[in-house]
Formats: sequence, C-alpha cells, structure tokens
Amino acid sequence: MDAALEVFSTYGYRGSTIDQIVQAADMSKSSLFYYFNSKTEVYVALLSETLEEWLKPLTQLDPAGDPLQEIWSYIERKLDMSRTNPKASRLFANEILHGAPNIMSILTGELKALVDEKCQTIQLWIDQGKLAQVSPYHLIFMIWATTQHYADYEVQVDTLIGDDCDKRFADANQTLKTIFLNGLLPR
Amino acid sequence: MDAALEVFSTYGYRGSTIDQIVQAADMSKSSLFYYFNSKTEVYVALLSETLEEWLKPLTQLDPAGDPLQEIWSYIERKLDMSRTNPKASRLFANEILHGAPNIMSILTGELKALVDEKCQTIQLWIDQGKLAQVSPYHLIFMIWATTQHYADYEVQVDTLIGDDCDKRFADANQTLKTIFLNGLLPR
DNA sequence: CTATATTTCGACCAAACGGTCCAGTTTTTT
DNA sequence: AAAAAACTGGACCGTTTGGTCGAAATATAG
Repeated sequence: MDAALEVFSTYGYRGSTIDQIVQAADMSKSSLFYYFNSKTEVYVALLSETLEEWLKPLTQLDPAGDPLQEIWSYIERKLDMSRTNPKASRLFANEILHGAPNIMSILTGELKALVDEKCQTIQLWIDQGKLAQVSPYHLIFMIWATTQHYADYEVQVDTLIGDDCDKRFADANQTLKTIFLNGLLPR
Repeated sequence: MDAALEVFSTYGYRGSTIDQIVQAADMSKSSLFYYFNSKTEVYVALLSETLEEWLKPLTQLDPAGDPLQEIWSYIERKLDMSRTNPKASRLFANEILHGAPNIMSILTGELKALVDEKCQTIQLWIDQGKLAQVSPYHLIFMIWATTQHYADYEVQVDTLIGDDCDKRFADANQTLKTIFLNGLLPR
C-alpha cells in the first residue's frame, strides 16, 4: 500500500502502471494479483484506507468547545496533515478532480452526514453571535482549500517561495491564523 | 483546442487519449497529427494558450488603488473565472498536481516574476498599515486556493450542498468577502 | 484547365499495458 | 514427515494507445 500511495499520488490512476507499483513495492506482478484482482481494486483499497484517517480531524470539532478555538484547532490539524501526509491529499485531489468515480458513495454518505452535522454546530455558534455571519459549508470549503493547497500545489508553492518546508508552514500558519480568526470575529 | 480542453481537463494528460480528442473534435487522427506532432504538443499548446488568460486577473491588481478594494476585486475576478471556465482551472490543477512537468519554466519565469512584483505591492500596503500583517505570498495562495476550489472540487462541492450553481457562487462570494475583508483589516 | 499545396481518411504498426497461467517454492497445518 | 495452503517468478496473451503511411479528396494558384 505504501508503494501504491507513492505511485498513485504522483501519477494519478490512469497515469500509474501496475509495473511501477510492483517495482516500488519490490515484488512481482503475480504476487500483487494474488492479493488484488485488478488495478482498480488496489486503488480503491488505498483510497478507502486513507479516507478514514482523512475524516478524523473534522470529527474532533467539539460543539461544546469555544467556537474560534475549535475552528482554529481544526485548521491546524488539517494544515498539519498536509505537511505530514501530502501524498494522501494529492491522492484525493486526483480522485475528486476526475469526478470522484470511485468514492462517490462515500461523499454522498459518510462525508455528507459528517459535514452536515458539523455545519449545524457552526450555524448554532453563528446564531449565538459567537462567529461572523458566514455560510458554514463555505467556511469548511475555505478551510479545506487553504490547508490542502500546500500539499496539492506543493510544486507551485515551492517554486514561488524558496523557503524550506518548516519556515513555509510556519508562515502559512501565521497568515491563516490572522485571516481566519480576525475574519470570523463577530462584529 | 476546445475538444482538447474538454478531454484533458476531465481525464488529465495520461488519462486522455488521442482518440477521445479527435472524436470530440469530430475529426480523424491523421488530421490532428497534420497540425501537431505528438499528444504532448497538443497538451502543451493548450496549456500555454490557457495560461495567458489565467494570469490576467493578477496583473490588474493596481498598486495605486485602495488595498482592500483591490484585493477584493482580485478575489471576485478569480472566483468568476472558476465559475465561467472551470475546465481551465482543472487543467492546471492536474498539471501542478503531477509536478508541473510541462510548465515548470513558466512557473519559475513569468509567474514568479509577476507574483514577486505583486507581493511587493501588498507588502507596501502592509507596511503602511493599510492591511493586517500577513505574508503576501500566503495571502495570494489563500486566494488561489479558495477560489479555484469551486472549479477543481466542483464534484465534492456539488455533492455536499445541493444548491444550484448561482446560489452556490453567491454564498461563496459572501463568505469569502466576510472572512477576507474582515480578516485583512489592520488592527 | 492544370499543377501544386493543403487537408482528410482508413489501414496499419510497434510498444505499453492490464491481466492470466502455471510450474515451482515456501510456509503452515495436521 | 506429509499434505495442504499460501506465495512467488517469469513467460505469455489480448487490447489499447501513440503514432505512421500512402493514397485520395479538396482547395488554391497560375
């Protein structure tokens, strides 16, 4: 699965070949096909495996906590995942970009249920005057977009600011904190 | 080129076949190879063609204008491009996601020069106390990420909020406006 | 009209790819 | 130790894919 993640996240589904994966995994093609019946099966197994970890940060958003604190913690967790596991982020980016043909059921099921639930929490916070009046859904999209950007567009970020990885994420953290926390302050 | 954009933006470079493109363009394979020498040449031509239009909004950021007004105009232009030409956005997303093998020279050349220049402008605004203290580069990344998200992750957005396209972009606009303008206010 | 350049077409090719097969080896179970 | 199960390697196969070729059709020029 490590080899599959390495290859699929770099070249996408169609861009990856079985030969690349077995070579990266240092095994033979028949060995792989002993465990999986097709290329798609490897890909879907990898997607499913990674997806669970991917949803965790949002589940931790606590309705009982302080709104601004909770949201900022969520942003930090997501940003940290982009730094520590950019390949997983790119794997999903590829899948979604191509229309999510393999995980559509998870999007409409598990993910939608989770997002709907958390958006209710956020809406409650807004109604209580603890957050600026924004659309909870679009707020979550903003958080996803800004944090995953550092994984998905790593090459571009790397090209435009030469900084080493640590400084880059520290600066990103500070800018996100300023804009999100300042921006979400109720007026 | 329309057919190429349609196909490449949907399936990515490796995921697209010459046959798909010529079929979408309603022409024969040899006809296509009369104009282009290879699949890559079609792809690069399309990328270059689209890239020019893509950079326009940033060039219009006016150093002489009102900082918050200028940045908000830029955001609106970018968001509008995601709505009117999502395929172009996805074409680039694919390319960058895979390491930008075909447009690296543009990233390090033209794009970097433009971004560096505009970041100087933004830094000046910050130094004059007209904007909150953020990293100009990461601010631009935030703008790119949040606006292009609606094109690149259209399927996911569509799945999670059932709204029609118009309402969706109106809500996105309002949320981005609140958070960015509120967030960038100097304190 | 004739000749030249441009454009189109279907047939074809070689390489790459996903996947199969089977004979053999290693590991586990009894 | 014997038998069964799990696992591996490499040769092989059919399809897809990027790309070629030459002949025919169409347009342009003198």
